[in-house]
Amino acid sequence: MVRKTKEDAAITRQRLIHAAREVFLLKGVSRTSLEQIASHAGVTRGAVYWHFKNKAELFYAMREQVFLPLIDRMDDTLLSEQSLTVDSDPLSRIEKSLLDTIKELDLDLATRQTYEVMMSKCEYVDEFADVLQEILNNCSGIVEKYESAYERSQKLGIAHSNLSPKELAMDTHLFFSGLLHMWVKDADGSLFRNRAHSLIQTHIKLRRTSLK
Amino acid sequence: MVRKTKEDAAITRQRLIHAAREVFLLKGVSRTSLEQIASHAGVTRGAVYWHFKNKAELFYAMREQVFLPLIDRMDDTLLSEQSLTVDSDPLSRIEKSLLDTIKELDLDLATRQTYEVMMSKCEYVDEFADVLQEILNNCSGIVEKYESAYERSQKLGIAHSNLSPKELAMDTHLFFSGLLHMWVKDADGSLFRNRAHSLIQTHIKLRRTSLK
DNA sequence: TGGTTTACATACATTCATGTTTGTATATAA
DNA sequence: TTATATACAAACATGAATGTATGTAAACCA
Repeated sequence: MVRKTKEDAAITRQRLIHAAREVFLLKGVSRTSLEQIASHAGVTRGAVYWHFKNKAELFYAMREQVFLPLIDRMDDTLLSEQSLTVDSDPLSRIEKSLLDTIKELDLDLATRQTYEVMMSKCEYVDEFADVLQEILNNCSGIVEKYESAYERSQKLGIAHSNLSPKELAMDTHLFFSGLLHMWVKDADGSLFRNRAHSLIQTHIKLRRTSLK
Repeated sequence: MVRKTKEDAAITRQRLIHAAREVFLLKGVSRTSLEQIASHAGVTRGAVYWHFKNKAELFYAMREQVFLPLIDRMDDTLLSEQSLTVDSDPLSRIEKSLLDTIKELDLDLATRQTYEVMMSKCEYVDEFADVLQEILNNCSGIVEKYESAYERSQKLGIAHSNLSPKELAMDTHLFFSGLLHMWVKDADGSLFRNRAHSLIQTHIKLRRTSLK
């Protein structure tokens, strides 16, 4: 039996992405051969080359599967018109967006593995260099959203008004970016993973005029 | 002419590290062959294998040449007994330590390139995985120093006292860690590199009771 | 001043990943 | 029902990197 139905093929494709993620995590992207990925998915390299042009395209497929939904969710939390919870002041919105991302990492293995691959098992050169630009672009988008949230917070008087919203926004993004990097590096979780919740709350508290 | 004097050999070794750094930056660590490094340094692979066991050892040599002095300098700024400048309150100490690191990146090409290699042109698996643990260890050390500085700041009344020094310290470290990551990724410098100074100042201002 | 190391260069053997090409059974469309 | 496109497997050809082994001229030491 060789030829599969369309759904079977879609499953094979998904299994390849799944396998790629796991082997990437273990061996690093560049040391992972397409043969390893194929056999880990229970197929041969023929299947890989059928579904993807090469390793880079497989990598991008893996990345997008996690990052596109994630960015959407962040946007939702930060921008949605109707208030999501009782306390939906702008600062709480930012806090919730950060906490949600951490929660997603805690709950979803694929997301966690993808982050880890992206942050310490990949070299951003040649065909992979584009990712750096995408990261920067995404950065700008997120910072803008934080910024407008901080502006509103200052107008509402719940955040200190003597610092520029733009820089507050960048400070938040840099904090969170650093947290994610450490989150995946933190082997036993004692340093950062277990404290992530509290660290986010502290970060936001620092900005509140009430300071609590 | 084959055999060189001891000093010549030391020069060759240094040239190899220099060459490795540049090719790593361009091609990524794993895609860089020892042949490329050797020829870029004007020697053959024989020289590489004479001075280093393999690529990993060369990588670690490159890393240590930049990171050991850098850690020392940070410690000096944060801990030195005598006050370095007129305003050497603990918060200014932290600020200076961060600013100095950024200045070093601005001034020294080797440091800059090494950081960039370490943060986006290297896969931390197998022989390179040890670096992750070293990073975590170094992390703990730095955070402890920030922490005691924040403690002193709170006792002096120059920093808000309602947040734990430990978490303030971690917030600072995560901020700076994120900044360094973005610093190297920021292609044209418009997003983060040019603002680094101001971002650091803002980060510290947030902590001051005077808030300015 | 001769023997021994040193600091490499050169040659060799092996392994392994990649991309492409070809083969093939079957789903699917006409 | 048959022709064609699909979803792979299998075979092939190529290239490149690694580690080691060997060669060697000059520095260094006794």
